[in-house]
Amino acid sequence: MIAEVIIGISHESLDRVFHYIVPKHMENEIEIGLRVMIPFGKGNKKIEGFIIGISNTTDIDAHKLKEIYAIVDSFPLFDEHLLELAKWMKEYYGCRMIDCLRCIMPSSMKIRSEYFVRIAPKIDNTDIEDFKGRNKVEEEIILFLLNKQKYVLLEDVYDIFGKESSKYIKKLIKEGIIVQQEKEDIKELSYTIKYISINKDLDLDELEDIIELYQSKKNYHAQARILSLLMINDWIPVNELKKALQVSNSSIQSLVNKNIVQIEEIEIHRDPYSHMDFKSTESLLPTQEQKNVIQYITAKLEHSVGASVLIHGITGSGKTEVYLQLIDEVIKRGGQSIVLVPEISLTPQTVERFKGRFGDQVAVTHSKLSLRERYDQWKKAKEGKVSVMIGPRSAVFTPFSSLKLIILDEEHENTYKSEISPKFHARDVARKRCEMAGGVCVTASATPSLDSYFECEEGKAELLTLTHRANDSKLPSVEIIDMRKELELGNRSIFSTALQEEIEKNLKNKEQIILFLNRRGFSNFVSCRKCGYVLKCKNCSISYTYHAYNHSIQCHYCGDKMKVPSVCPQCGSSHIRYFGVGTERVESEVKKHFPDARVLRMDLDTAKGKYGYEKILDQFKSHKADILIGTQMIAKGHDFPNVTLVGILAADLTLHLQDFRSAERTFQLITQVSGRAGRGELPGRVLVQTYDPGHYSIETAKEHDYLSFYQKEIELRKQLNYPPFTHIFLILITGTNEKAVISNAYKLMEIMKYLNKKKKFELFGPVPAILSKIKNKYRWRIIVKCEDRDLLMKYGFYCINKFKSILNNQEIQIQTDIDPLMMY
DNA sequence: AGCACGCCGACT
DNA sequence: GTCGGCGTGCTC
Repeated sequence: MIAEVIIGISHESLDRVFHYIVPKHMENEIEIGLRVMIPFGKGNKKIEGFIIGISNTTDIDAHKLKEIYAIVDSFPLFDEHLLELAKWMKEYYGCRMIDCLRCIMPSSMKIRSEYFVRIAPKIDNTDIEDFKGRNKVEEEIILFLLNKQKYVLLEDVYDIFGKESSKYIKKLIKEGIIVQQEKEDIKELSYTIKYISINKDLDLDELEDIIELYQSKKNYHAQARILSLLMINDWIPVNELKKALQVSNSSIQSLVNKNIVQIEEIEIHRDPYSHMDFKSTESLLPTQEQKNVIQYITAKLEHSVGASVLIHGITGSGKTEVYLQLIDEVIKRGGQSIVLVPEISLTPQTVERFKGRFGDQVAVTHSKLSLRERYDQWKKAKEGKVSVMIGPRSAVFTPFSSLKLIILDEEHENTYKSEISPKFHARDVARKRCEMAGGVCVTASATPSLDSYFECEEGKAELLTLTHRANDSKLPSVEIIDMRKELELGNRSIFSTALQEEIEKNLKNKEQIILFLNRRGFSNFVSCRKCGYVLKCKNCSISYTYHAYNHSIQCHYCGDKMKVPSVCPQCGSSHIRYFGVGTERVESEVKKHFPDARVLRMDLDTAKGKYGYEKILDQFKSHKADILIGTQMIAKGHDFPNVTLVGILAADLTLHLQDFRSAERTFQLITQVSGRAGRGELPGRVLVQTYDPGHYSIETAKEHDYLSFYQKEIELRKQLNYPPFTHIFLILITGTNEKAVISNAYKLMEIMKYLNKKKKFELFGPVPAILSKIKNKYRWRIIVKCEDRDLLMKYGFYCINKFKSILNNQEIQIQTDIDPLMMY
């Protein structure tokens, strides 16, 4: 019997099937999705692999074949259906199979082999002289380990001497100066807790006698205390008992040996939300519009055809209620549903609504859960113990066996596209998965992405609309404020006169306010007044952002931090000033202008920690603050009924990025942020401050007119031949040597031009990426456009492979992104 | 990725 | 003449 195995190493040249002999004793156990340990390469190194097929024959020479060492887990990590999805992703995104497999299995599944090294015991300080005259790095490593005199984690050595030191370490191991030990750290998968309890055969009197006896004996006090505690509690986790009573293992063990207590291991599935109470909620009476949508999609569920539906529902139109009732229909039919949400809106409030309606039927994953917790949720889904999974994009791979519905909320969000390989878009994968499983894929947004809306026009998906707010509250009135005029009138503050007045009014009426600015920090660049020098991060091509709270400047890309220099590094003058505005600055301005207002700020800096932003949102929701200042984060589907005023401080920030989607993003942002106003009974007002009041994205957002925006924007995309009328293949060439990056980018372009004689493809570049340097790596990009996605991919990868075969340059790395959302 | 094989420079 | 540098090619 032969197993088809994918090797657990992500490398181009290993991106294919390897065949292994299944030993006789494994033949009954082997199946698709199992993880195995296999010998690989000349040294038969033990590595992990994944079974993706089983057969009886193979074309490979018999003498090359090796046997599988062992099966790692007691159950498969994926089934045939998800395997099919992974295969599709490999083709569709042009990435490696192993990366796709890692997507479809639980994220905790990775064997980490830990290596430890130490100086050979025979060597001591008297030998130091012998190592003089060696390679400098070797000498330093020897000295380092000589000082330690114990096993050190190899990773720690790399942290100090760099990964390049590995060749020296290997050499030293060969010479016997260093010895190495390997510890295979296979993650324990079944999570068990050891519980201790009193032997049921003993009756109470007997037990009391024993305790009394032990209390009187000199060395038995610990055992007596254990038994007293167990008298009150039926069973206690062993580690809690040890902590509570400060007793050692030996006292417990001796009680076990005497058969007075027993220890049982119980496998548990932890529920991260178990400590919370969820009020059960009844379904609301849907509006006529909601009813229509629900009925329409329910009819689709009946036919199980892999339909795709886009719901365009204005902010506050009660999309969540639609989801809840659809899920209810699916549960009634014995099916399962996945709800995808942008990570940021996975707050307890969201979870609450689902948990309240469906109780234990709901599982939730998100990045703040531990690997263990996420694994538990995965297992619950796998075993069919839940019917609904809520999570971010990775939840699209939830191993449900009778999946009927995937809902993608806020489908325009960029977080649905993965930034690492495979650079998949959860929308594409969700559609494909529904197509394969015969389920229905429902995407929804108040501001659908142009791509999705266009697909509806093309007939690839169906469009349903919700045009009324569920509680009949009105959409907020939006006013545009021309900041150029403010400047002419001598108002140099970050608040226009109108906004100041409105804030006053709201504070007086005890209604809440949201101020939105899409930039954190205090000011976004620091520069010298005298010579104009702008302080830039030395690793990235980004100007430093000034943070007032610790008087430092920070790079928002690599996180580099430093104190503000007192003199200009270029001309030595002391006229260093801060320009541009960030949320921190807004906060301090608000405090200056409205000293009595209670202010909260929510951005990456304040929303740190496990429940960082939830805390802030909770405080604001319970009206412990009057004004919430925030970035992107506050734009997502939160519901604050008492907010009646939203101020967008600089609507242009997203408008002038060098990206063809910047108008789309601006429209979405204004609409979404505006949607936070007037969700309760009181009407909402929105003030949009901008230096470009005539721009169509701002004007149409003012009128809440998605359709006009869409028509205008789609016309532009058509003229310029941008998506959705074409596909983009983006190539990013990176490396630490700037010259090598540039020259290789040009060489690649040469090849691409040469192979494009028929002019089927539009080629752009090479040019420096928008972020031309990140973490000391220079970045240049090439863009290829073509209407035919398949052809485009074939061409793109063919050119890259050709380039690599002619010029295999180790100094540069090539990354690709098909249908990118960001232009890099 | 990681390892062995193989071909050229500075040393005993 | 040899030790060891890293270029090249292969891994079921």
